[in-house]
Amino acid sequence: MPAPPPGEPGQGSPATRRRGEGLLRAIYTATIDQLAACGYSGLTMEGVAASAGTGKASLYRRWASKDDLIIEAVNHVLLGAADLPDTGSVRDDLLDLLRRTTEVVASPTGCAFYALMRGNPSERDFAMLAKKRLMQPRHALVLELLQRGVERGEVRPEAVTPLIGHVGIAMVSHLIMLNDGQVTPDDLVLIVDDILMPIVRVRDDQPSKSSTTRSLSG
Amino acid sequence: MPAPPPGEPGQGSPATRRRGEGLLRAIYTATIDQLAACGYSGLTMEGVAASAGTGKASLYRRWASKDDLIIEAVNHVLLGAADLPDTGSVRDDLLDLLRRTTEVVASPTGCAFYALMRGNPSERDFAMLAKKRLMQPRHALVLELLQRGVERGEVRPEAVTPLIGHVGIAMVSHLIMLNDGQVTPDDLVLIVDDILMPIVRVRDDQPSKSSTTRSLSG
DNA sequence: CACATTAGATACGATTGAGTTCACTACGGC
DNA sequence: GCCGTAGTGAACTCAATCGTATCTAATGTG
Repeated sequence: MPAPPPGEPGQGSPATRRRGEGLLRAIYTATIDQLAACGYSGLTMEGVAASAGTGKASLYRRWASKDDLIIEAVNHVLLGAADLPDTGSVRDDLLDLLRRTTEVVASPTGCAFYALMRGNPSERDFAMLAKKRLMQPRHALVLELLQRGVERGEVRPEAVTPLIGHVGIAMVSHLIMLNDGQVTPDDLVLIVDDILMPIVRVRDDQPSKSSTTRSLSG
Repeated sequence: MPAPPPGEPGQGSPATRRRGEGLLRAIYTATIDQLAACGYSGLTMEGVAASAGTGKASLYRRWASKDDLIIEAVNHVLLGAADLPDTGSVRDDLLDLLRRTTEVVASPTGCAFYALMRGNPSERDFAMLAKKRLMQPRHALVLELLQRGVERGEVRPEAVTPLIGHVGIAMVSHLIMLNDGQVTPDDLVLIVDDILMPIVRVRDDQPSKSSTTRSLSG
């Protein structure tokens, strides 16, 4: 139950109802929590209303359906900032970015977004929205970070690919799934040092063409 | 609706009901399909019965609850074979294994298992069971394959880690999620050649200690 | 063929949730 | 303080589902 906002100064009577923005925020949060807890199929208007500490009538006054509510909640819920780190080294940038990405992915909001992205084809619109808000900005940051590494001579130009841009977050979400929502700081260091850096960094044996990669493993 | 089995020879009257094993198989399949379609929360006994073309009474005759049914279905549903490929090169072994893993992960059964693994803490027992049947055998195969590559001099010994063993399947499941269930053969080749091989293969600049990895990226 | 068992269809009472309505009252602005 | 609006709680009808029970008939075995 959210704490009621303080009453007017000098009036001594605290307000007992939320109104407007405060209630909206509680409803969005409740929607995300329900999505994280039981996915799209399991989310009910009753559950959202109960979790938000309000009544169904307040939901239906604003949204005609569960779908409308979800779309708006996904659009408006707060996500962590998506900024490009600048530590001076690609390794440390990747680590910093991966930490921040992990915080978001491991949060209830992250869980809710993943639930939408993994839904079945009838839930495609939600999936696209979740990808647009959660995945695309962070993916773009990784590629930008790698490109900057290329310009610094730290990263192979051939490593700046959409696929390689997904490795970090793929590993994090996989570990979260396998380890009951837990990823340790050590895990992140290992992902960067043992997986990402071997892939992206300029090598001493670096030829300029990726076709040589195949003949080496031939 | 499953095709009815042929009638007795010479009798001309096809059977209209399944019995025993045939019905069990249909129920397991229906359970997995429902899990894949609407997750644990959304799965109903009515839905499973309808999908299996049977009645609820046949379900309740065998299982006291939805949970009991799910546990048994997860235990008994067929998964693709988990065999160690032997193509003569680590690269081709990884590709072969990744193809087979992808077939399973992208199937309705794979979807159902992932739905269970990503459920909330109250569904932990299901998650553990799904990990045990789907993830562990395939993870073990990757490590075994990498270890064999070490013995052949193709793979760095430091690359045979639990974390690196997860990279392939993490990437595949991530792409499936992002691309509406689709992963192309080209994607798999890129995962092997651009991600897995750079991580695992013996390098021309190969020192024997992994601590040098960090100072190179420092 | 006779018989025991199982499958399938249906109905039932209870519960949950969707969507709606209503009465009361809290709240903010004037 | 007055008034219009929004929030709250409860009740309502309808649909879906749960778990149970019953009946008919399909099926396999001796």
